[in-house]
Amino acid sequence: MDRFRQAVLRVVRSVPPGRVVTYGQVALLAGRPGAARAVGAVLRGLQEADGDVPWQRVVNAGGGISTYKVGHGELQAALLRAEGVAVSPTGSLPLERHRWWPDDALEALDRERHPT
DNA sequence: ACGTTGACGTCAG
DNA sequence: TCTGACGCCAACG
Repeated sequence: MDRFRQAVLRVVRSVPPGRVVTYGQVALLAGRPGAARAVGAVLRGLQEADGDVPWQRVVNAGGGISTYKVGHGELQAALLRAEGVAVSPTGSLPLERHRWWPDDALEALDRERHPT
């Protein structure tokens, strides 16, 4: 019973086109704060059957593509550009400009962690 | 069943 | 700013 895996896929599937979230965010939304790395493990194990999971919308906390390590960097960049996200040749993108949150409550939570 | 890896994030130097 | 250490935990062998 891989609850976490299901939760991760549910969260990622809920991210709208043209918007992005970070691994840490997905972990948080999946109910396991701090398990960002585990999110990567889940996404890494995606199969054909999971074709409806927009994994390209998941980026690292620095607003960069982390999939170059697995050879999917160019693909992810291309998929994101196709959704209107400006990805630089080096694989970085304007995170705060595209970051997505499911609702305002969590947005407030994030503000707590990133005081201006 | 168990040890290792790593699509990450954060903090101390 | 940059680097290294550490915690996290699903996948994989």
